[in-house]
Amino acid sequence: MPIVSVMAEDVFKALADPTRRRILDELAERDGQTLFEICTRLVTKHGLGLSRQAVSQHLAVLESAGLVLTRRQGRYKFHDLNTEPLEHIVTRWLKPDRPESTS
Amino acid sequence: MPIVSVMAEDVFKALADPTRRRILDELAERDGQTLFEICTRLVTKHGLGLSRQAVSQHLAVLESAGLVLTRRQGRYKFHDLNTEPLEHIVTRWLKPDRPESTS
DNA sequence: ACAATAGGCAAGTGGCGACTTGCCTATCAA
DNA sequence: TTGATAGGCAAGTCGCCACTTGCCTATTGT
Repeated sequence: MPIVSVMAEDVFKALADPTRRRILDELAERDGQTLFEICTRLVTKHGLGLSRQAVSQHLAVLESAGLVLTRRQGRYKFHDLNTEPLEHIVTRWLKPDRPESTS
Repeated sequence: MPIVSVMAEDVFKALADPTRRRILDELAERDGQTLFEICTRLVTKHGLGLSRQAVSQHLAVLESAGLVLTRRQGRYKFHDLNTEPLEHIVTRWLKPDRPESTS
């Protein structure tokens, strides 16, 4: 398990929003994008009309859920997808043993 | 795929609520429970204070998401867990091929 | 230094979702 | 038939969440 134990609550809430899932799709397709890159790609490719701050807040939610890792470099902040939290949340109901109810 | 194609949107939204995840835990532990059984178990075992209608509405959300299947028998309505929708939603980011963005 | 770029912070707004309340229908036992 | 049990329907309340708006800091190029 990771050092900062991310609650399953945060992961599920992060995945609840369709825009955040789009962002994960974008990062799955191309890792290491900046905020502005993600922003323009969401608008052009997916036709979503949202501001830069909206995407920034979505990224903050994804980061606190452990689904996105960030690395600063100068004035740029690159975002990487981290699928590790995804592998634990669903197996909770798929395998019949240990109903330990994490959240 | 199921006949009534359940949107991934519904599955994610259904999983966003902690009470609904508790209900899935309950059904994973014992299938075929009625509304009142689930209600009393949530109150006694998990200490949740919620009304019968609240649980009923949660079950409706889970059912429309395809995560819970129901069968009527007289005045009873039994609820069964269906993990089938869970197996598709996460693999969307786990495997790198086909970023077809279902929702 | 100055402007442009990349990003952050914080208050405010609107809408949706969780929950309650009240009443209604249906099935079963006496 | 009467009462009890199991569940459904609909309106209303309240809080949270997504999004905007405005302003601020930091880094880079000229």
